[in-house]
Amino acid sequence: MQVAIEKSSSSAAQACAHIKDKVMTGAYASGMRLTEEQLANELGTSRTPVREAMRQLVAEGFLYFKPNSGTFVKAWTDAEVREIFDLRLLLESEVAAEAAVHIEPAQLRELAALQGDIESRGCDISKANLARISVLNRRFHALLGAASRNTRLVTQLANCIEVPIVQKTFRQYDPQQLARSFHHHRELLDALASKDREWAKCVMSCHIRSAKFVLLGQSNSSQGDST
Amino acid sequence: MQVAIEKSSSSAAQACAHIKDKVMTGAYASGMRLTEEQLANELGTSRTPVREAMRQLVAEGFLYFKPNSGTFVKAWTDAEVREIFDLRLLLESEVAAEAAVHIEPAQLRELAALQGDIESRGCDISKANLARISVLNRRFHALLGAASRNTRLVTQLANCIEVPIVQKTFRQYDPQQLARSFHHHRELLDALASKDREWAKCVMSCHIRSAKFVLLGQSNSSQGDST
DNA sequence: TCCGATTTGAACGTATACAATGTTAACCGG
DNA sequence: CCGGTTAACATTGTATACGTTCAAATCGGA
Repeated sequence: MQVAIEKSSSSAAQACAHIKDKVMTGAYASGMRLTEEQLANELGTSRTPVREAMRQLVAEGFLYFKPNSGTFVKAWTDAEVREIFDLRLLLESEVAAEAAVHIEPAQLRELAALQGDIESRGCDISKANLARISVLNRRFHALLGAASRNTRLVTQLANCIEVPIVQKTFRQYDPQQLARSFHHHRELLDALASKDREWAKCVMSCHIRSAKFVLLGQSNSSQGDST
Repeated sequence: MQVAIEKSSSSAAQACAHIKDKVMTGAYASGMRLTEEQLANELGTSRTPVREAMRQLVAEGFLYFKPNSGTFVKAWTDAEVREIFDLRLLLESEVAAEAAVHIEPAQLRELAALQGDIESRGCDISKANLARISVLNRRFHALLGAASRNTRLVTQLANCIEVPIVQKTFRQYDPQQLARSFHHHRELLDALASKDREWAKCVMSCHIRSAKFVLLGQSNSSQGDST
């Protein structure tokens, strides 16, 4: 969960970032076994900091750990992905709602500017542009979190969306879905501007359900609906 | 977060349990500095497993860690406690709602039996009875989580309620508030039996808001209301 | 040929030693 | 007497060595 940590740039922190990156980009395949010694060699350190990094990433949900056996890259079942999206739905809708109540004009302007950037290349779904948008999009949601003024809520939410699966969403967008994403963000800006809690919540709910649909297709309704 | 861990009874796991217990019971005061060597002596092990346990507990939110400086028992501000309750409200209401949809007759009977146990000594607010109820109450909510059939949701919820603060709630109950708690549980059972998603959600919402009121008093409405 | 016990090795779990860093307190200069 | 600098100490950060456990491969017997 990485709450209340202030890691600077120790070997352990570097190892942590390294592994996380490799998992995110898919260099370490899902389910792959990671040995401490192998990573230690790769990073030019001893096993100790690597071990610490691995335990950290286990706690964050990136890796799976089996005592006396090994650490593996977490493999996600469809059911788990659905659960993650359900959770994200619950949390991020609330973030949007809180943001609507607490957002300040400056933050709203910043969000609008950011959205301008995001849309600057239109519905270009080239790999490069999607990667660019992915970064900006994360920033958009991060700003929204800041505006909500609920640290803990945002932290918990981060546990869901920092997971590899979610990052892959954009790669699967077609122009129409990308346009819908833009539309959602724009509508959210209006909802925030009018400080309409419920509107913001609904827009965000749609936004995430839509993303879930793209990733999981029709098998969308895992369980009951929420919110 | 402790997702996907299967620690058996290694030194590190023992250290983890030891520290957690000491923090829960208040033996390690809030804000107190914990040194690795001191704990290692206390447990009769080396620093290595202690260090691992500490990092684990930092991830779970029990401890606060400052690089190259030390690890401290996490101190909670009122604002943070409010945030935790807001989050618990969001998550546990959803758990109740999901449980209403998915619960099976056997689980419902088990819950009812458990509630019978909880109430067996009536509204006796002696320390011993409150401690007993506290344990059974946790079991009640755990069963509810199992019935919800959403592992991830339950895991995230555990991050909130496993925190020391929440465990102190019962100590502050008076007979009337205890009776209300019983009433909530009973009403929840009926809501679950009738598979009424919204009813279950509302009851749980009330249940937690009530607990929050006991712990924080009038300064209840931290931010907007949720759900 | 197949099953199971044994063996062997690779990886984790823990202990200990040393290096690096932050903190604290003493000392010096103003 | 006070503030700043420095040096010593305490504590964390990392490396390495050894013990332990699990898993897979091999060998023997049915």
